[in-house]
Amino acid sequence: MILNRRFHLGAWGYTPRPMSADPLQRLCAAFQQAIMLVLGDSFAGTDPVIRASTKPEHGDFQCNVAMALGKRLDRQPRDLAEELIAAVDLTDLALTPEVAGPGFINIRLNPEAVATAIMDMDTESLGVQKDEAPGIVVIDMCGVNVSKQMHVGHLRSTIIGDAFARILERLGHDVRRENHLGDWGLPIAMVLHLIRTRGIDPVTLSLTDLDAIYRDAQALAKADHAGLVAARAKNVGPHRIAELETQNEAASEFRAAAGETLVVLQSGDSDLVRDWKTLIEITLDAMNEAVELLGVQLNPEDNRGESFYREKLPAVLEWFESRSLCHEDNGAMVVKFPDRKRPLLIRKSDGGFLYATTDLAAVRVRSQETMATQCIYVVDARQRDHFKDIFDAAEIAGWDQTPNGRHVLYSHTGFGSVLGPDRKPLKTRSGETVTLASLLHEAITRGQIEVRRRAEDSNAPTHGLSTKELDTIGRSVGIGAVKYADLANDLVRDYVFDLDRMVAFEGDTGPYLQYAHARIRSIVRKADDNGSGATIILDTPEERQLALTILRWNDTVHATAASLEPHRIAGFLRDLAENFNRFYQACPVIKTADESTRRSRLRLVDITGRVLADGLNLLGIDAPPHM
RNA sequence: GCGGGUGUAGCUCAAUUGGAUAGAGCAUCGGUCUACGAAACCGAAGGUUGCAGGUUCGAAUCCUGCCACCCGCGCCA
Repeated sequence: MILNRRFHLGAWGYTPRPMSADPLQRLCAAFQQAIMLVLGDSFAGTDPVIRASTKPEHGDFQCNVAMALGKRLDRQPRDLAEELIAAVDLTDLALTPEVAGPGFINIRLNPEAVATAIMDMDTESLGVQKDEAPGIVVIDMCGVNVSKQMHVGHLRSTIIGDAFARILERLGHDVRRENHLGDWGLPIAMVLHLIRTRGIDPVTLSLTDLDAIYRDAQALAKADHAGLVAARAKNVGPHRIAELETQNEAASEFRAAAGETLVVLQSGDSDLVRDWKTLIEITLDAMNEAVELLGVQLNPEDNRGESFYREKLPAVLEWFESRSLCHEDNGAMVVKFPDRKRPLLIRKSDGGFLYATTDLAAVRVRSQETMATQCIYVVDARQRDHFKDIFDAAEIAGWDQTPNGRHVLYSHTGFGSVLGPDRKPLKTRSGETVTLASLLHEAITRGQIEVRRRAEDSNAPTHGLSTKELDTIGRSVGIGAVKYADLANDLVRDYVFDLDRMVAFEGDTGPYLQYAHARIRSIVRKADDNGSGATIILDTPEERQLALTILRWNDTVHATAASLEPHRIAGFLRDLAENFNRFYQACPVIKTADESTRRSRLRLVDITGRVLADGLNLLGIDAPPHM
């Protein structure tokens, strides 16, 4: 199951489609044509390796294909580059390219071509093309467990999943968000059992109470086998051993009783089912609060818990068993893989099912009934091995294809852990739980304080707004800061949870982007003109650089969707805001006397603002018009 | 022990997936507003990309071997 981390530009040249405005695509097509002219048709489909230049003095784009081809054909790369330049048709698009270094082809676009490309993408879609073969995408996100408090780990799964959903929807896919709720199994039964024995009415409980009961239940069920063995070996004395034996006995009794509760629940006992549903409601109420604060699009119908798959488990086993895809091993049923020792258990020796069985049932429903062509699991990185096993087992079972024959792409975007200041995973135990809701409230409060403070300045554009308006902005700023801090770096990495840095408002932050956007809206508002229909003229380096950055938007969205790395969009937006700020510093807009320059800049500014807002929206971050 | 991940400036992170002189932000120092919004901009300083080899025109990126930290590894979810 190889994740397609690369966005293949090469495919574009051969699909007949309307000529794209995107200079990158036009360059790719032109150089592919040139490669065929110089080297023959057998080189059709060669990726011309066109990249945006890292340094402006090298031009706008570079083509790096000559070095690779030179090596393959045992030819001088520079000679090959010269031949490609002679063959390539860049009429109306670029100046004659130049060869540099070992065989780089440096390309500088015509100023008119850049301006035209910008004007062409001035549409509702902002130049972002839909995927050619859209499909149904299931995103497994959030992953709340019933009776457990949401903590910062859920923040990641929720906002990363939400970003994927927004991005893939933008490209035309039918996205189904799924909150794979942990609402079944022994842990839940233990909580129910403990509530019963303590004589508590679940309706009276808050999630905080429930979370405490959950931890109590976990502790009660935990038998210290290792401790007992060690104690016996060391001969620590009869009292200690007896104590441990009692503890172990109590633990197994507790588990047994919880197991019975599970059986009763499973049989549909109305009282128990009512209590179970109450626990789910309490959990979901708290979750909805956090989801609402985050502005994440996750609706009640997106909750599909493990209990949903529960009666589908025997059929999963049956599928594997009847096709001899699993074997019995020490009484358990396991799926084996040719390339590794570790098997996947899908049935316990006592006949019970496991976590993996539920995941396989979900895979089956998603691929065979929902007909998803892509399933994304936004679950933390510790479950890498688990999902590798699940995906490989799915392939063995034949669930890597939908019933109508489309390939199903499974990917696990295992994100890193959120660590505490001690660099240890920030976990919910040890009493000092940082709940997600408290973190979000804190972020919002800080955002609101900051916005109010700045509004006191009589020169501030927010001066005079009502407290209510200011607080709405403050909320967007606080939440935007938290989301950006998370989404702006590569998600495989662990990160240290630092609220001060997360809700910083200066430098490389969410509010930096929001601020650039607010400035843009302010310009357009003051001019009372968005430059609509104006001819764009790119005379200054700042205007040109800003325009070239804007043109990367389509490619950035597609590359992000293909790699499932939201930080690419974050990085693009930072570049865009930076280039806008430089432009803003150097190029007056409203104050410009020349009417055509003024309107050209207004249009450029307006497009910049819309791309910025579009990108922020794909990351789930608000773009307030004032702040 | 086996498998996986990470290692880049004092700190937090990038690097368009093998491209040109490794870039940002914090923090430090120094400049820009009687304001198209200073939540900004410009500049200075800061690097043996964990270590050692190898592959080639070219390596933070690929290969080999070490080191450090983290995670996972049959009947929990």
